[in-house]
Amino acid sequence: MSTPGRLGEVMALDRLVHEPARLLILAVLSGAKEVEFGFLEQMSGLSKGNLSSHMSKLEAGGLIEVKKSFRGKRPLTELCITPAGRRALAAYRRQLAAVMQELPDPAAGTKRR
Amino acid sequence: MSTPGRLGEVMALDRLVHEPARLLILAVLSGAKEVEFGFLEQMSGLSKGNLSSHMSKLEAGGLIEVKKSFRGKRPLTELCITPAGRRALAAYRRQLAAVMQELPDPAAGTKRR
DNA sequence: GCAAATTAGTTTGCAATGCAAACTTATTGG
DNA sequence: CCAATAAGTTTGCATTGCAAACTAATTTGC
Repeated sequence: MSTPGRLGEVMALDRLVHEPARLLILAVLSGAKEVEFGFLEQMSGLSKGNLSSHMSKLEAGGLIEVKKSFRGKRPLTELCITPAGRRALAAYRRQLAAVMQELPDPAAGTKRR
Repeated sequence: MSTPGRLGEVMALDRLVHEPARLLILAVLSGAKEVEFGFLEQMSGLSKGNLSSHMSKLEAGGLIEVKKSFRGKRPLTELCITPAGRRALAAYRRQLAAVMQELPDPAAGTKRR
């Protein structure tokens, strides 16, 4: 038999979304029309390097769109979530929610003992 | 500046728990006193190899306890979650719940409340 | 006016990870 | 006795995430 009930959903989680750094990026993007690279860098605490590479993966997966332009004479990178990105995030959220219902109540055992 | 509000919690997720296969294992263990290796294998759909290595990591991290014995003449491996394991799982659940509150409502756009 | 520092990122190098396949070691069936 | 099964463990490898190094343009200091 395969995995049981909703718990089994955990194995189907989208690894592209599941990575904490990328989940954070997607979450921030989902709440704004467009976000600047530098803003995300501050927001996330990620180094430019890590942010850049996670950004590239999300872009490669079609979950975000990256626009490069200039502000004055300096380069400016802006990110925005795509419809596919929103769907992926929503699906991820649903799966996690399903899993969490099966997880033990966080309050249980807290005041035991 | 650090990450904002509850969203930033995502970066503090316990990677040992965050891995889907291990989360599944912990979730199953949390609902039973003791679980046999073979049962988990069926339950999770993981190969014996993967299960074995995830098991070892959880054990190394002190989140589960592994007892080896014999049933009749065959080896029998049983797993059970430790108090630390329960705490880790509860903490993980809390952090995720906090993050999910900030995530966009999956129903948004589908139907207004 | 040109060397140094800053801005805005990308690329590289590496250690750690997850997964599948191969490998034990013991037991049972023909 | 030989093959097959059971119950796991170990190995090999391709992928990852992260930090550090690098690039390239711009602005500042002297």
